[in-house]
Amino acid sequence: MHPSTVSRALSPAMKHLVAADVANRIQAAANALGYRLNMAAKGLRTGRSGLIGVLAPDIADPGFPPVLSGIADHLHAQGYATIVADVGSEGSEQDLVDRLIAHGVDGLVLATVTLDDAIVTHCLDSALPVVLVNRLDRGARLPSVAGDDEGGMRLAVDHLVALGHKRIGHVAGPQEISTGARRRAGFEASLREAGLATRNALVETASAYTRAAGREAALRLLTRKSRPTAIVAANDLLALGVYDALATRGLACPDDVSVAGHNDMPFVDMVSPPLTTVRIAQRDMGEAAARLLLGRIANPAGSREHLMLPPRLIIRGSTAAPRPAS
Amino acid sequence: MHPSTVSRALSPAMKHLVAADVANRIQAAANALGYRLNMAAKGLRTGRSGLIGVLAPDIADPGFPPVLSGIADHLHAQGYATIVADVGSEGSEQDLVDRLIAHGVDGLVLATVTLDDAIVTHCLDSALPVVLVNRLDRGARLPSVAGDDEGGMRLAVDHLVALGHKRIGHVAGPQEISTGARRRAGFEASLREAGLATRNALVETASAYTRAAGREAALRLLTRKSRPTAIVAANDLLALGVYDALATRGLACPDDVSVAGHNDMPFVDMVSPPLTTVRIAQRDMGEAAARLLLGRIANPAGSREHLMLPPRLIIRGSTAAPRPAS
DNA sequence: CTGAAAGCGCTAACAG
DNA sequence: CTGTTAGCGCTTTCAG
Repeated sequence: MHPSTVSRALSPAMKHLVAADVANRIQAAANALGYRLNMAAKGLRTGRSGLIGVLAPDIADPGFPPVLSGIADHLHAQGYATIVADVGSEGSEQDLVDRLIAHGVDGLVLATVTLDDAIVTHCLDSALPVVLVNRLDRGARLPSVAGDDEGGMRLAVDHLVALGHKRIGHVAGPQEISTGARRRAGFEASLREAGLATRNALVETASAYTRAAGREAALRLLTRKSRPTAIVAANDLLALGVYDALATRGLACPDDVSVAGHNDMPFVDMVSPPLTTVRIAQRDMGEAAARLLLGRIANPAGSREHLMLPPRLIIRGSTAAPRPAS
Repeated sequence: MHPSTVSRALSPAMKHLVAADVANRIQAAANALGYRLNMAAKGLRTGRSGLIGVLAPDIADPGFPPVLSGIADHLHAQGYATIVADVGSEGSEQDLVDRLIAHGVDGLVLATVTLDDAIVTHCLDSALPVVLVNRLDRGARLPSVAGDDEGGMRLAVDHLVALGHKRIGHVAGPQEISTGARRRAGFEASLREAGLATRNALVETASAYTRAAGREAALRLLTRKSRPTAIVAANDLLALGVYDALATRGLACPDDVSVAGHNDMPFVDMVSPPLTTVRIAQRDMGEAAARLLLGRIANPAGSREHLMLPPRLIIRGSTAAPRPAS
């Protein structure tokens, strides 16, 4: 049998160029022999590898897997395979991207960028379709899917205000990351609107999105002369660190201090007390990012979209009215 | 410049065949132009893609990310990229493997196999280097890295026996998965050795490793005429389901019933009460699997190794001595 | 030590 | 509708 005919018969797009019975016989033979297209050879010829690269901040961070799952499932359904690269281990982000490009990826999902990340320019230069997920770059130069960070903080702050809290503190995330900066901005705007803004804002910044860093920042917050009656953390990991800080200070949650988190990551409903938090639909976020990327691949000149997913407040046991005596 | 010379200069293995100054000039030029090898073309020629496939049961399952992280980091350090495929979504496992093979993967890590999985034969037939991680196949036909499931259960049961428990129940995992079957076997052997085996064993099997299935199984266990004073679950997710079941029955942990889990997945130290569990070093497991796979790739005829990682008991607040009255 | 030539498996452009 | 031809970017004999 002749190679081109086989190629045509096996390609859905070119199948119409081949006699139906011949096509069927080829299909049958292919199945019988367990024949599989060599994607590398195909890619070499067509310039499309069927591979998508995903850069993750840390696969083991409990917030990321749902996003990855959303990305991978959607891409997989469209016939793509995903290469995941974890930035955690040493080696520059640039290098990772270059390695991915060397493997011929048709597009990239970046879940790692900082606000002024050099990688953005690098990607723009490479002319590769790229979308950002969860985190944004300052200039909005790349298409993105993220949660409404400011709106989410408003939800949390308004909830605490409604409970009667007047001294509300914030454990902010790293300010070089959009989620950290935007959630802090949202926190401050909400306080201002509630008429609760003060000269020395009750804000402490954590150096990383980790439980340990959250504990440190919360400890600083708790030594302020006017101690907050409620703390809203920039994410759930930080909020768990706040729990740790309260424990070491002998303070009870929510009796002494209410705590709210952000993300509704898995199992925060099982901690004690169950964490009040702002849910963002992480799986949907991943799926939307995949969809956006596929759109860019199909039409690289298309408009640069920025999707924002609506947050939702999940009230649990870690927030309550402040003590009357307080 | 001449392609072959460039190829030689850029390949560490062939560099010695080229004049040092020429090699350096080529390196410099390559860096300046931002030249990157096309892995697809290289793979086509050499038969090695630099890609490794990883089959995951469910990326979003909190137990898996640490394993994946261990695998990916180690492989990455050796110059490989990892394609992860999630079996969760529809589409047969065979199909996934075939797709991975179509992409030319140099090896496969399977974290999904059941005891009598057809995929094992399929992989054996394909002559592709494959290693199993966490779960084993019945015939031990593929090399593997897993925890010592029986030893882990012994640790948990002995701990409860030492506390004075006499009626110890088990929420078993799915019996078609090695972890489910072997942990159950370990549980029963340990009870027998402690002289606590009874006619109708206090064992209920969960249909899946989920919190909901754990709850159902625990509920069945709690309606037995002689209710257990302690329950050891086949994994932490199941143990959280046991917590749910106790809550719906109005029973307190550990006052009424002690609970032990397995795996020490992230944040089980934060639930209430903090879960006593058996820790398995999941990151190490992933790393060992990667190392084993690399060994198979280098020497496919090498001996079929089966690594077993030692478990460690982590005692927290969910286990205590039984009530004297009980 | 370096150049020339062939080919990995596939597809696309061009005949027939 | 099908066969022929060429070539994607690389490596690897084989000659010089």
